[in-house]
Amino acid sequence: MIAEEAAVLFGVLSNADRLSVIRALVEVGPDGMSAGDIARQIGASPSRASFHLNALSEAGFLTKERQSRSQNYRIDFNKIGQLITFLMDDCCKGNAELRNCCSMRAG
Amino acid sequence: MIAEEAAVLFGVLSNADRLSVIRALVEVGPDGMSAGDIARQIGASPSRASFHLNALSEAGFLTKERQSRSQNYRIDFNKIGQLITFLMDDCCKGNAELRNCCSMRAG
DNA sequence: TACATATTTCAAGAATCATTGAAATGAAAG
DNA sequence: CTTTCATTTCAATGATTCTTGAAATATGTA
Repeated sequence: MIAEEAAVLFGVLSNADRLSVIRALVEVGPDGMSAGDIARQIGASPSRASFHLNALSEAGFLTKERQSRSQNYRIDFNKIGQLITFLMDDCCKGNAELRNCCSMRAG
Repeated sequence: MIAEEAAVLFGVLSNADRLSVIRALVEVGPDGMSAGDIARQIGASPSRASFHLNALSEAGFLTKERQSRSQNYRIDFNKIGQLITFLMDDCCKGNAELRNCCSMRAG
């Protein structure tokens, strides 16, 4: 991943509402959650939630699928993994101190 | 780390100039680099570089120390480590797919 | 078709962030 | 103490992002 792309992804994560969305979708697991339920859970209006859900799924952190009247959003761990890899390998060249912080603890 | 704090740190990383600074300081190693050399290396004016260096060191990604007429900046891996931990553990609850992406490869 | 539910889109305004170049500050040398 | 070098600060401007509420779209039901 190039730095410019990583910068955009970090920008998407630089918002507490959006981190709350990610957290909520991680907790609910693979079934995912509707836009409305997400909005209620993070305490945001429908349009505000939609704005942030759009940013997250455009960036590839979420997938969405229509289910009847609702949109069902699910977490996709891939982009987060790519970002962590960027930080560790590209940005910090595999620095040992950094590898220790996230390796196999409680595995 | 709480989500609001992580959001601020992601905001600091959401800029290509600042990622270039981090990269340059990782490459130069523990000796660090002066503000002027950093500015030249990333292709930014002194005031622009100073603006970004300030954001990075305020956030804790860098340390600085005056050396004669120059300011010497060094990378501090700690905050990046905390951020990765936030992503892995707090945000994503230690998801296995995510742990694999950054554990012990090429260690 | 009419109506209700779920979500997105849009425009306006507020807030935040980045860039520029000039001026100010700090530190060393003549 | 003046000059030079290195960096930061500042004000102005431009650009981007966020929020709000209303309107529009999409889907399902009577």
